[in-house]
Order: sequence, then C-alpha cells, then structure tokens
Amino acid sequence: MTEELLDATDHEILGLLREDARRTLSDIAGRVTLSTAAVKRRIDRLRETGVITGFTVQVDHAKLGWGIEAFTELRFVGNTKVAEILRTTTRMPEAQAVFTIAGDPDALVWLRVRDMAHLQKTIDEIRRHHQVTGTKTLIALESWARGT
Amino acid sequence: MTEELLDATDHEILGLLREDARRTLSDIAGRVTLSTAAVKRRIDRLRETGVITGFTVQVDHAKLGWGIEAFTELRFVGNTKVAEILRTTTRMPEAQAVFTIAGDPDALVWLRVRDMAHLQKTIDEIRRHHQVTGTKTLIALESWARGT
DNA sequence: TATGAAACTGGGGTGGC
DNA sequence: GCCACCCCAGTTTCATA
Repeated sequence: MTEELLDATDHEILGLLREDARRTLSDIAGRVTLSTAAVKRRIDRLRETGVITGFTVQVDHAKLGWGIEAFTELRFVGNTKVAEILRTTTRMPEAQAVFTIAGDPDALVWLRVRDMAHLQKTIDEIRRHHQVTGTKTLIALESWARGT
Repeated sequence: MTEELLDATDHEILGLLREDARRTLSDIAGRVTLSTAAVKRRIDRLRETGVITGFTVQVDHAKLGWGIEAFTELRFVGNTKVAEILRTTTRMPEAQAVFTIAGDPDALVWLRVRDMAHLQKTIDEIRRHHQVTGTKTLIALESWARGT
C-alpha cells in the first residue's frame, strides 16, 4: 500500500463516477480523452483492487420521513469491547455511521430518525445493549454530507 | 409531505438499489415480481419526486491513502453565522460531513485525512476560517458507515 | 392509474488489430 | 490504446384492467 495505486486519470475517473455513477463509458472516455475500452479496463481494475467497493443510490431521507439527524456520544465501563459496540449498533436502521474513539467519549453514533420520540427510543435501545455509563446527544440543525 | 409517498414495493426497490445501484431492471423486476417497465416507472418517479437524488460509487478511502478519520467539535463566538460554517468547510476535500448543532458544540465536522500531520493542517485551516473559540478532535479507532 | 408484452435503440462486452 | 461487431439492457409504445 506504500506504492501509488492510481494515476491522475484514475482519480479523474473516480471523481466523475462519484458525481454520477451511471455515466456511460463513452461519456467518461470523452472527458478524460481515452477510449471506452481503456476506461472500462481502468474501472474494472479499480473494482478488483478494492478501491471501488460498490455502487449506491443517494436518498433524501427527509423525503422518506426520517428528517432528524443526531450524534450520540457514548461512554462505557472499562471492559466493554469495541467490536461489541460496532456489532450491535450497526444492526440498527437508525445508525448511519459508528465510530469508536481513542479518548473521551468511547464511541460516536450518527443517527437518523423520524422524530424526537423516535430519537428517544433509539438512544434508550443503545443504552440497553451496552454497559453505558453516559450518553450525550447532539441534535443537528443543518447537515451536509459529501455527495448529496 | 404528510401523505405517504412510497408503498412497500418502492421501499423494496430502494433497498435493492442501495445494495447495488447497478442492478439491471430485469434483475429488480424478478425480485419484486413486476415487469421491467413497471420497475422503470417507479424508479423514474423516485427520481422525479427527489427521493433518489443521485447515484455514486463507494470508495475505500484507506486504499487511496486517506486512512484516518476524525471528528472535530467546533465552538464559535456568538455572532458566527451557521451558513458561513457550512460554506467554508464543505469546500475542504478533507470534510466528509458537517453538522451544525443546537447546543454545545456549535458544529461537528467529520474529517478524513492521510496522516496526523495532515489532520493538524486541516484543523488549523478550519480555525483560520472562523472565529473559533475552541476545538476538540476525536480520532476514530474503527469506523463503520451504512452501505460499505 | 398502474400494469405487462413487445418492439425499438443504444451502450457495454468482446476480440482482433 | 483503437476499432468493429454483436448482444442485451434500457426505453418507449400500446393495449389492458
């Protein structure tokens, strides 16, 4: 992993795909001045080497009725296992991302919920699954995420 | 927005596309027992109504050499405008997401960087752009995000 | 208003250069 | 890396309940 896997053209292609993963090969080829076959080979290689891990849709969660975003900082008793935290929280549909932290707090969970009652229920559920000594929840006023 | 926009089949289709946005129409059609034309119409409608906002690739940032994730909590002087925070941070390639918060801290920035020196530089840059009274940075040991 | 069947079109897969 | 071919996915149309 010390050697550089990608050249400038690969990065260009990655950028174009991040903007719109459904671009056709010829569209990309035109923009990076390569042939479609060449572009295809590069994309295939990006997938094989694991740089590209998949393709998804971007969804407007507010339109689905999940309009509230929050962060919950978690503090645990000393012997709680990091893997355990990830395992239980990642199963919750409300969890968008989970980070285990070096320091205080011990973990950070990005939540997306329908309303405040739902948020309350979700935090309670997290507390129930772990030996949580304390939580602090930050409610987002506005948010932005790369690629939306 | 009070009425339910989507039925069960729409949610099913959304779920399939989130797993893999490059599924063919006939693949989806087979799984939800509809014709390709019907599936296409539903996906088109999801795009028109803004539920689906786009299609992207999922990238393994560690493979690109951006292996470190961190959160920076920001505190500002009273008169700092929320819009201003979003505007400047979202331009930084290191920022993955930005949240303005009701309470303390005032904002939360999810960063992805190459190494500790890069993290330091990035935090410095954020501080330079705002009337920041304080920052606290949490470095992630492990992370998980929905759809990876 | 939503569906399914079928015809049309254009992009992706492949192999030769 | 380029070009040309073929096939299939995506799209459109139309009849239907």
